[in-house]
Amino acid sequence: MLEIRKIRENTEELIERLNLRGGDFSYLHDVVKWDEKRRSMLQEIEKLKRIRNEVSKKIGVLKRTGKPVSEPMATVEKAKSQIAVFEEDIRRIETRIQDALLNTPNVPHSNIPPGQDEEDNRLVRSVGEPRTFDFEVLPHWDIATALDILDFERAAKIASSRFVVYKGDGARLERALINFMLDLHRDKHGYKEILLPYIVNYDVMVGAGQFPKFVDDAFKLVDERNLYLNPTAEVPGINMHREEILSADDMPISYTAFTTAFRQEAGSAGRDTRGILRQHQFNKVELLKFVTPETSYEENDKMLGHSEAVLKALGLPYRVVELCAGDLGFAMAKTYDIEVWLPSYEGYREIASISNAEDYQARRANIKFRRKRGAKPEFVHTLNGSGLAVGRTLVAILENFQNEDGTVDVPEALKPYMQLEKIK
RNA sequence: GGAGUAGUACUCAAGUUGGCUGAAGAGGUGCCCCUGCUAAGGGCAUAGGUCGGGUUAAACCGGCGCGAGGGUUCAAAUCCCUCCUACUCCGCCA
Repeated sequence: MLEIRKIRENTEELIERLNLRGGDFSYLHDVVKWDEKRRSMLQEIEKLKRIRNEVSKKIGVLKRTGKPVSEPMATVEKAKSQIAVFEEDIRRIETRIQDALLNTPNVPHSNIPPGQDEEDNRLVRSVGEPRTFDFEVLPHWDIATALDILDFERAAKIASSRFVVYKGDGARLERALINFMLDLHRDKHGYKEILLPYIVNYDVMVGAGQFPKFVDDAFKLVDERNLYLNPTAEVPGINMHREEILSADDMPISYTAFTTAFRQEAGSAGRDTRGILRQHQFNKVELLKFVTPETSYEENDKMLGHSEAVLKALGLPYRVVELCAGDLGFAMAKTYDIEVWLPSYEGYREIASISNAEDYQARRANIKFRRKRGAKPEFVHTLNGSGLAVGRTLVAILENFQNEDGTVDVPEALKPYMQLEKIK
């Protein structure tokens, strides 16, 4: 959430930068006007409440001494009825301001590339050479079906389309990847491993920036408690510390979490219908950090390195792009995507996303920190990154390490976890 | 699912015939004294958070605030309602 005070002070500049996302954010002018109105009404209300409090106190004293109280009681009565009128008005205007702010995305960082969609993303670097094949490469769903390690038909029977059953070495490869990634981030990169609930409540979705705007993307439970299936570990993860004031001594706080993510993929009908690139349910190892504002971009770059380390260890060719303003997620000020080379696709596909939300999520979830004892609390910056999307990593392994005879080599780093040289 | 108890500040905890308690007390924490050092002892300090006003910045003023949200009342931590959480017992269960 954006800070109303900042909007008030830099209205034009903020609108200009937000407009880079595509869209018209000039309604923030109205929000500023509503806020002015709100503050002047608030002052009236507070004046009246002060009268009410003071006179009420006096009534107590008068009563104890047996003096008449009908006159001061009339004063309070009058103040109260005025308060009620003002409060009705202020509630209405506060709702309007709140709605506008909750539906306004984060301001893109000043040096990110302009542009509308992924075409305008900026290439940061490419790492690793795509392998050349002297046979015809197969897409991962053909490889996996032939090896009988992924089963789409039975998954559809059990649930619906966009689900998959992993079998045999396929299931083992998924599990190996999860363990490998968690171990790497814990042992080499200093993250604390956490295992989170798969179900989250409405407020948590608001805190992470999913709601209210993207309710349709989530799976809602039929339950009077207003619960949803976790769409990504970022949501429960960032909310680990909601309504908390952290100590600067404990920061940065770094978590790595394996979760299963659930998404409606409502706007993606017809896209990536074959294979497991886009599923309603998928596994992901996530990286999360709570950092002080002045270190957040440095920490964000480190996190990018931690994600890249997974691909490097597995020997998968990839590239890093910096998202342009138009391609940026709702809550994020800056995002790097890591795209892995997929031979069947003859191109790079997203496998990880590493973002800095600055204080946007911290405001929504009310996560603060104190620099030292007695210091005024400030909002933290929150970072999140994939480390990596597990299903898509499995896809990349199947496709990049496929052999002409239909077998798939197990990457060196996974051999201890798979205890297997080759999937055949 | 049934029955019950509780939720006050960093922690523990007083406060329920509504007003003089924004909140006793203890611990903790910080600073100082004492002691050769440590321990023990003594002194002082320490009510946060948030919203609004105010200030160059503070100071300062006010609203809210005793799990959350409503209500009763001139006035609520104290009375009423709903919800959340924790704990205990029973039932069920991986």
